[in-house]
Amino acid sequence: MAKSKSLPAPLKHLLVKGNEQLHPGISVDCVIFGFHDNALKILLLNLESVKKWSLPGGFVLNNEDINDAAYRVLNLRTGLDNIFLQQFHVFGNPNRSDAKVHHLKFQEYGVKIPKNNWLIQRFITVGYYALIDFTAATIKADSYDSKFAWIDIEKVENLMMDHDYIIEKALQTLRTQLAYLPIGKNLLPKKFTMPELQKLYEAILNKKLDRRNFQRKMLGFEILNKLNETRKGGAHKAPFLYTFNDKKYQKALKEGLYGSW
Amino acid sequence: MAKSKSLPAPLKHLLVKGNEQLHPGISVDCVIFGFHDNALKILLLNLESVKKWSLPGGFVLNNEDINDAAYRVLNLRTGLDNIFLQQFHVFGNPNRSDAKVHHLKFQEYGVKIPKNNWLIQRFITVGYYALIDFTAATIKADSYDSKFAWIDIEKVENLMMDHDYIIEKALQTLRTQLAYLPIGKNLLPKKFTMPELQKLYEAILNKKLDRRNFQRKMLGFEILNKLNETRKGGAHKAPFLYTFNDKKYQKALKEGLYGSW
DNA sequence: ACAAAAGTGTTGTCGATACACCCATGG
DNA sequence: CCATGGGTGTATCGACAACACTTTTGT
Repeated sequence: MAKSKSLPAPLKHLLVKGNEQLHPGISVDCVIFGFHDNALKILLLNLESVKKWSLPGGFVLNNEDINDAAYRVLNLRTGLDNIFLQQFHVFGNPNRSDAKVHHLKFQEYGVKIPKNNWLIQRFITVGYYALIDFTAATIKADSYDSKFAWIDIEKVENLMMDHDYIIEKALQTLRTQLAYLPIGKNLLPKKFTMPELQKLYEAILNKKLDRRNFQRKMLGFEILNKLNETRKGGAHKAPFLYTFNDKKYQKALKEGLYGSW
Repeated sequence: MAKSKSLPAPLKHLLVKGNEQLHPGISVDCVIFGFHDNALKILLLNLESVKKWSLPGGFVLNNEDINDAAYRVLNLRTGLDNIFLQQFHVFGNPNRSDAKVHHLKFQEYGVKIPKNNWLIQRFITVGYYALIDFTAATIKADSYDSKFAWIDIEKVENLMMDHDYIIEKALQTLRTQLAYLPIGKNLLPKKFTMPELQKLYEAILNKKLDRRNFQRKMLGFEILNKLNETRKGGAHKAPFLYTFNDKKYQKALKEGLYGSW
């Protein structure tokens, strides 16, 4: 096989220094949700060498909190800060890792990964999910993957390794949390209308909701500020704009939207 | 320092073979809840060398699913099978590990752990919680710890490393899940009375509940079989006995007790 | 007979649902 | 001026909390 290109530094580094600088056998994967065209989407990267889509993920630095590692991945990919990011499950099936992914990648450069190399061991991964503003993010791919895309939640399929399953679990968690956590702050622009917020909920739940009851319920949570502006543009009454009340939103994130028992 | 005792085989094995046979840098810790004397208790082990209580935990075998590892720990300690066991959080603070724990333990045998040994690296741990029948369990300690105890949830404090925090998180999760998952099957004997079940809920929530409303709500879930027997013994009307309806209980575990949105 | 605690019933409140009606906007 | 969709109001239902009354058991 001909060496078409020379191995990029980050890849080489991963291979020879990963062992020293990264926590062994553990990774993080981020399910990054965005909202656009009234549809819930997920940020995916394309590994050309494997011809499959995958979740943005990464490794944990030796002296780094695992939550910070996930945050670093999120920030690296989207450029965004101050984002709701939550751990939701650990994926620890011994067969979930697929060394072929790495072998194929390095083969592109004519490099063979040494047997027993750190990278091709079994990895246990921790799943995180984030909700971000589609429009605010500037997505970056890197040396491992070259393309990215926002893929409609309905159309996600045939991902790398167990990433389909990871997304399924993330969605489940998101839907459950929707019932008791405030959602929307990072998914929507600063100002938004009630119908826009409702569309978001409908996309997440994959279900139509009653317009009037939705509004009442939402207002009942008391996490919104109603503005004295409206969004004109449609052939209909202009809806009011809202922002989230940051203080109350944060409080609700901590304490939940109801008191329960 | 005098060598008082010789190093037990399992400890030696851990030191010299752990590297090969266990997944690096990751562990599991189990918060095992039991119910006795109307109080919720947690199974703790005592590390004499450190003079602190700690959660039962363990490592992940090379070819073992991480959930199975947790299950193995649970089974090893309690002898129980078929127990509800759930992952609830990953603890990945880089400073959570405390090599001193291991150093002190091996010092008992006059053994010094080699620098860079597998065991004294940083560990990320996955927290699991389980609910078991206090009376059915036969607790075993092992070569690392010598004593165990069921400690009342109110009195748990000053544990090893971040184990206080792990328990706090476990309790939080348990309380939340109580609202939408059936609980009790493993914590109570096969047959139980409604007041007994209520006491369990009260212990978990740390809160008095109304006897009559509790019964109605519980029966409404339709996961109980009412038996034609009563439990005599008190100077009062004998309460009926119930068992859980296994089929419906399992179904509720999967689907939750309500439909939500 | 009496205390203690279980079983059963009733009522009021509140939130969720399902609608009816009115209002602004653009074409 | 009318279609479209947003804003507001209201009736009904069911879940839940609070509390009254009856029943059974041991002493």
